[in-house]
Formats: sequence, C-alpha cells, structure tokens
Amino acid sequence: MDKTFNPNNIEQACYQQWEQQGYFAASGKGDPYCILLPPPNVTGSLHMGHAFQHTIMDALTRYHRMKGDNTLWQCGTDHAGIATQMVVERQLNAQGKTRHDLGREDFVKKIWEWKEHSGGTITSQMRRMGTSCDWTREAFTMDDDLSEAVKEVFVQLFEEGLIYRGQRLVNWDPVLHTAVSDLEVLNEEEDGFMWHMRYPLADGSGELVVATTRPETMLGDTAVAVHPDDERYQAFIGKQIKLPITGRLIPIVADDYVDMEFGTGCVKITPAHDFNDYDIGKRHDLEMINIFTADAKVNNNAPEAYRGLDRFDARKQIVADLEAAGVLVKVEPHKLKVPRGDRTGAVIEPYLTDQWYVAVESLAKPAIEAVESGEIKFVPENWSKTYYQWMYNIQDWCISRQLWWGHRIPAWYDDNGNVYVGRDEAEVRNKHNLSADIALRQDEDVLDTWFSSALWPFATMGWPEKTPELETFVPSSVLVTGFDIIFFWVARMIMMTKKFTGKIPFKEIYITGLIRDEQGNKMSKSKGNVLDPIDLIDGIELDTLVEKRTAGMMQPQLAEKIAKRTREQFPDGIAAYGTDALRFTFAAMASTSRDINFDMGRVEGYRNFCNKLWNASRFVLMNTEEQDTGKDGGEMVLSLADKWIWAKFQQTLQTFEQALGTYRFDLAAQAVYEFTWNQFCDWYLELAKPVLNADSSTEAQKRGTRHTLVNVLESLLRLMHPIMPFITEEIWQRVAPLTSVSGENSIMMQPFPQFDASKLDEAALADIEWVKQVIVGVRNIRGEMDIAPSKPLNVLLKNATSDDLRRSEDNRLLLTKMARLESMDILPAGEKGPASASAIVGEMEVLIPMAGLIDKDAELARINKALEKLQGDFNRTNGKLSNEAFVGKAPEAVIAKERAKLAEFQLQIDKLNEQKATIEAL
RNA sequence: GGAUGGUUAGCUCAGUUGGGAGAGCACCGCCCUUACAAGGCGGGGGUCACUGGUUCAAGCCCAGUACCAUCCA
Repeated sequence: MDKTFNPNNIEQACYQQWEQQGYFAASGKGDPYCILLPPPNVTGSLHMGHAFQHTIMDALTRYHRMKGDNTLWQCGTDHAGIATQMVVERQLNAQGKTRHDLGREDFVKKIWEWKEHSGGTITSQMRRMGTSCDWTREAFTMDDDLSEAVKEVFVQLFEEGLIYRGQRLVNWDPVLHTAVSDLEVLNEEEDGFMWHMRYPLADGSGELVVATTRPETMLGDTAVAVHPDDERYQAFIGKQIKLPITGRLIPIVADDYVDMEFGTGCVKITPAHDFNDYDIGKRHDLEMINIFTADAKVNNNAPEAYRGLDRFDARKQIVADLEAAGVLVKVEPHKLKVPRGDRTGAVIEPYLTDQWYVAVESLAKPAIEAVESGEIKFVPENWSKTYYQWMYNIQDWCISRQLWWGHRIPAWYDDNGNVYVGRDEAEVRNKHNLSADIALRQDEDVLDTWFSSALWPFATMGWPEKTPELETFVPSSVLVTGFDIIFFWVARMIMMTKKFTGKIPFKEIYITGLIRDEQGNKMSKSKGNVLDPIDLIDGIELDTLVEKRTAGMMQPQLAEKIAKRTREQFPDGIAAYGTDALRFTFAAMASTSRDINFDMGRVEGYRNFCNKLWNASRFVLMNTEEQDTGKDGGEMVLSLADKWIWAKFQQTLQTFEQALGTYRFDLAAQAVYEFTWNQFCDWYLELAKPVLNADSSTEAQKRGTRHTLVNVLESLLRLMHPIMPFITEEIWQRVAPLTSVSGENSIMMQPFPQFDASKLDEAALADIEWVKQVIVGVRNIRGEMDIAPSKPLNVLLKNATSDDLRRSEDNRLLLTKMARLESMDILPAGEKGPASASAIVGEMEVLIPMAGLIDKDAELARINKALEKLQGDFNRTNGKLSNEAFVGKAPEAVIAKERAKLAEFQLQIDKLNEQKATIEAL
C-alpha cells in the first residue's frame, strides 16, 4: 500500500467492477426498499446540490442493500422543457440562427442530438460520485414508454373533466413566448416609480388622481376603482372617467380590494394586464383590452402613435405625453416587486391567452390527507406546514407551454375550432366519427415538464402496464429532495400517484438543506462562486478554475471581479480530495438546518480522515498479513484492549444506525469519525502494539490481538461503506482474506455489521477508561512541565484501591509503554511519598517525583490553576445543595448526582491541597 | 403584510424528555516515537443575539425585541 491515500488510483476501476457485476440491481429478495432519483435536467451537469443529495441517497441505498433489503435506486433524467430548449436555442443564436430558421421538426431533432451528446454528462458524473443506482433501469421523461404514460394520464384526466382548456390571464414570458407557471416567476423588489396621474370625469365635474407603477397600461384601462367605504370618493362611484390620450369612457367602480391608505386610494384597473385587476374586472364585468403583442409590444388596440413600441418605450412616451397634457401630477421613487421569468430574467407580462389547465382541487384533497394522516411523513416534520400552506391555496395548474421541446398535447382541432382529445389522431377520428376528409391539426403546444415528472413514481415502474415493479416499488421508501421543489414536484407526484395508482408515491420525504458557499451565498454562475463536485474530487489548477468560472457568462463585466476573488480564495487551485472525502463532507454537513454553508476546510479535514483510515489499515495489514490471524482457529486470548475496542465498536454501530434511521447523517458521520480516529487509531492501535511486540506475549495473545485488529477493521469498513464506498472497498479487498468472511467478493454485497450485545463489555470499557486516565494524566504532566516525551518516568501510585491495584497490575505493560515509564510502584497505604507532580484518577493519585525533573513554581502554578477551577465547581455545586428549594424539589437522582459531584470535588481539592503543601515545604 | 427557519469558540456547525457548554478547522507549545507531518502529544479560547417570564435549575420551555435568511401575498 502507498504511504498516503491516493484516491484517483482506485475509484474508477472499482466503480466499473461494481457496475459490470450487476451489483446495483435489486436483489429480488428481502423487504423492498426503493429510492426515486429526482431526475436531473438531461443537458445539465452535476452541481453541489446534486452531489450532496446523491451522496445521501447512495448512503441509504448501500446501507439497505447491505441490510439485505430488496433495494432499488431508480434513476433517470428529465427533458426539462424550457431549460433544454433554451440551451440549444442559445447555441443556434451563436451561429446567428433562430429556431424558426430550422422549423419545429429540425429544431427538435437538434435537441435530441444535443441530448445524445450531453445526456451522459450527469450520469457519468454520478458514476464518479459512486452512486449505486440501477443503470439498467435508467429512464428519460421523453422515452416512449414514459410518453405513453403522459398521454394516458392526459386523456384520462380530460375524460374525467379534470383537464380543460380556457382563456385566462397567465404569466407570459415575452422572450420565450410561452406561459410559465407561478412557480417559475420570481418576484424581486426593484427600484421603480409611482406615477400619479389626473383622470378627469367625463362630465367635467372633477377629477380623480390615480397612482400606478405601470403608466403604459392606461391604454388598457377599463375602470377606476375606489374603496366602497372611502368617504372621499363616495360621490364619484358610478360616474365616468374620460381617459387621457385615448379618450375612452370608463366607469368608476367600488371594490373593497382597494387599499384606501395606499397612494391616492384610487386605482386604475387594467384587467388584461394585472392579476388583481383581472379579478376586479370579472367582478364588475369590465371589458378586457389586451394592449400587447406576444413580444410585449403595443398592439393595434392602442392609438396608432404607440403601436409597435416596446412596453418600456411606450411607458416613456406615455409619461411624456401625459406630462405635456398636464395630467401628470407627480412622480415618486417607489420600490416594487417586479415579476421576472426564472429562466430569462425578462419581466413577466400578465397576458390573456388560451391554455390547458388541470383542475387540481379533487386531486389535492387525497394528497393533503396522505400527509395529514401521517401516511407520508416529511423529515424534518416542519416542512409539512409549507406543503399544507400551498396545498390549501392551490390554483388550477396551467400545463400548456408554447414550446417545441416536450410532450405534445394530445388534442386535435378541426377547422371549426372543435377540440378532440385522444391518444392519437386515429383514436380521435374513430371515437368522434370523423372521416378522413375532415382536416385535423394537433395542438402546437407541449406540456409543462413537471406534468411528466409528476408521473415519475409509477411511470418509471411501467405504468400503465401492470408490472411487478409497480407492485413492489410503489410506494417507494423515501424521497430525498430540496425544499425548493416541494410545490413543483413533490406535491404533484403525490396528487398524480394517488390518482392513478391509489397508492402514495413514497412513505417519507427527506428534505435536505441547500448547499451554499462558505459565506452563505447561493452558488450561482453570476456570483462566480460555483464549485464543481468533480473538481473537488480530481482537483483543478487555478487558471483552469478561473477560466471555468468566467466562461460563457451572461454578464461578462463581472468576470474580472470573479477572477480576482477566485485567485484570492484558491491561490493554489483546488487539491484532489477524492470522492470519499467529498461524500463524507456532505454526510457530515447534513444536519437539520435548511442552509448548508460549504466549507472547504471540512473537505480537507475529511480527506485527512481518509488518509488516517488508510494508514491505520496499513498498520493492521503490516501486522497481520502473512501471519496467523486466527481465521482458521487456534487458541486465542483477547486482551482487555481487544474486548474494549469491540465494545466501543458496538456502541458506534448503535449510534450510527440510530442516526441513519432519523436521517441524521451528520451524527452518523461524527460517530464513525470519532470511533475511527479517537478510539481505534489513537488508542486501540497503540494498545495493540505492546501485545504484538512484547516477547512476553503468548502466541494465543498475539493471535487474539491480530484477530481483533483485522476483524474490527473489517467490520468498521463495512460500517463506513455506505458513506465512503471506494476507500472501504479498496482496503476491504486486502483485509477480508485475513478474516473468515464469505460470500460475494465485494464489500458492497456484504452484510452490514450486526449489533452484538455480548460484545458490549462494560467491565472492559471501565477498565480501559481507567488506563486512559492514567496515561493522559502522565502525558499531561509531561506536556505542561516540558518533560521530553522520550524521557522515561518513575511513577508512584498513591492511595490505590483494590480496583486500582488490579488494573495497574493487569495493565503494567500498557502503562509502561504508552506513558513511557521507567517504573511504576505502589506507595504503601498511609505513606505520603516524595514531593511530586500528580494526576488524580478517581481516589488514586499518580505521582511523578519532582526531584531534578520538575520546577517547583511551575507545579505550584499548575496546582493553583486546577484548584481555582475545582473551587469554582465546588462552590457552584455546594450552592445548589445548600439551597433548600433545590433539595426539596429536585428529583432524588439529580440530588444524589450533585452530592457525588461535591464529594468528588472535595476529594480532589483535598488531594491537591496536600500536594501543594508538600511542594511548598520543599 | 403573512409564514417559516436561524443567531452557541476566530471560521463551519452539533447540542436528542430542562440537570456539570461540544466537534472539525484555525491558533499556541513540544515532538521526524518503526501506520500516518494529510501526523503525534499537550494547551488556550464561549455573558449560548438581547430583554423579561416559568422553574429548585434554562443554550434548551414561554413572551417580546433586534438582526439575518427563505417562502407566500
């Protein structure tokens, strides 16, 4: 084995081996355990959030596979309508072309080509992460079978009247020329203005001043509204306004939507371009005047002077004209929420169009019940509130998109505008008796991406066919995902799966935190703070990293700043930490918090941890390979340390499994880290050395310790495997032959360690605790008294109890080696001993005579410091115990504990005082 | 405006029915001791955001305040 752990030598070959052996497929035996991969965008690449969630899913998958469950991790990718279409469109734009130059058919063909080309990016990156999903079942939302499912669902919902077509106000992206859902619109506060304009009454008897953030929409105003209780405007209600510029007559209506406090208390109403106004328009039966084209330019419903103007140019022009007409009262700076498309950043225009909708109310009900009844559980539980909040206020879902990439809506129109829905044109003709000479054309639109991903839990299992997978793996066990798609995806999966299978899609929903940069900022291209998980695995040179972060930016002016920051943050680029270290980092950071600030220091720390494990394994192998490890029998005597490390391992195993059961990967990671480094490496290996090296050890003792070394390590590797698959496999391959394990020749197919209560040896735990205390006590004095580690010491044990005597005798060799003792003698009872530096272990004192070794003042200072602390502890505890209220009301056990503490403090204080006196007398 | 979460060591974070404040990294001192300097041994460092309340006892429970963050309108 190399002296340092070198991850890239082992990972890839290891993975290929697993995949070729078909280890990732469900075994067909045991309880079903299934995880659905939230399908990543097919043309995307793996980001830190994916890497994080995939680590968790893989840890769960590997754990359950090793536990003997029939484990399936169903993977696949999403066609991601808008996102993918935009990627390919941008490529075309770079060549000076648009998708319209190609036409729909060729453009879609281009996207498929691009999908073939880049579709493997995510999956190959996933392989680098070590994900053990069943690639033979990999699905794609636009695959034929999944497309069939989409059609089937659409048709069935339509036939039940749950899908309908209607004209509504939608969020229109004027760049993409498509409707987008509420969830795809970001409302951010921006600086704008509030224009106050004077609207004269038609009869010339007065005027109203309305305030608006969008003066250009006045071209489509069809009313002015005031609050019915507003005393200022009572006389105006029912009168008419003569709109400036267009001269149209519009009514003044009363509606309690109007906020009397806001602006002037008069609101202009533009039903065709504002959601609130739309509702008011409906209530008052107002005319809806659409004044924009699909590009958000002024259309022919407006006066000629403005036609063809972009909406923002039109705004300038209108404001100027209003000013010229003397009806502009004032302009104030104003902060307002501006809706922008999450893809394009374009200001979203509320726009009247024909769209397809899913009536969700009847679907939402069972979906809400599934969570309320506890059939589906959110982890952490709190997220259910977010879910309810949305579900209780759920709106019909606009599912049509004016895109070319996606599942085309299975609806056909004849020349009279009749619409027919069916699985294909033939079915439609057949069903509706439409002869071949009647021209039908299919709807041009495609379905929202989330429509198909909502079917993921059952469509990937073969629905609408009745497959065994559908029977076995629906519901799946747990969905691991981010809170950002609870609405987009999680809720919709629950609705659709309930509707079409009658079952829930998953029993638990584990909501992970969001990975942010070390300062808590969201990672984004424009901030230039993205990390590519693969770069953490393989490492990357500074220049390459800078180039990567600044290439292809939407806002090139930021490039310089990003380059500078990157050079500051990573002056030497990023080291190659390997997959296991990265995975361990993710696990260790997976606490309950909703934001996870990614800290490079942690990755480095866990890379070191890998190295530690590697070297500990080297040590074990050096001492066991080609030696008798007792795997074929032979007499074995287990030392106290051997029994102790087995006991510690049981505790660790328990903690680990408990943590995993509650999705506390951070606690699980901490448990293995602590055991491996602080117990196994720091203590057990050191305690094992004397046994292995001493001439006094019997062959049975050596065999026992070798056996323990290999077998604890082998068990530990299996314990860690779900989190760190590669390094554990690599080491296991060398360690396993030294043990008597059987079965498949890969750690990932081995059983997970089983808790063994008989190995939880309490006596061994207590005894080694004592040994550690003695050793640490001596080291302590060495460290603080500047005694060279190499200097052997004579120690005296004072006031030793029978337990102390037994323990000191039984562990003489260990104590001598590990505390580096020249001698260890027992002070006869009652004897004071020489002036010494001392360590207290229970009732016993470990004395290191000062003569020639220890400075009087230094030891006095040390004692005083300890006394000070002890006195503080004593006073606090004493205060409690002298408080009648405490003694009267606190539980017995707590009082007893406090009394014991007090006695302990007193004992130590006495001993220290005694030492102090002795030393002072020198 | 409504909702949710956060505020603990220099940094990133744990703290599980309320009962002696923890980890990793960073920092300081000493060590190339035959697994590991990506290491070993030892050490320093915290009015647990603030104010009040409940309690014998509060980082933890309750109320309020401040700041930060996210979601919804």
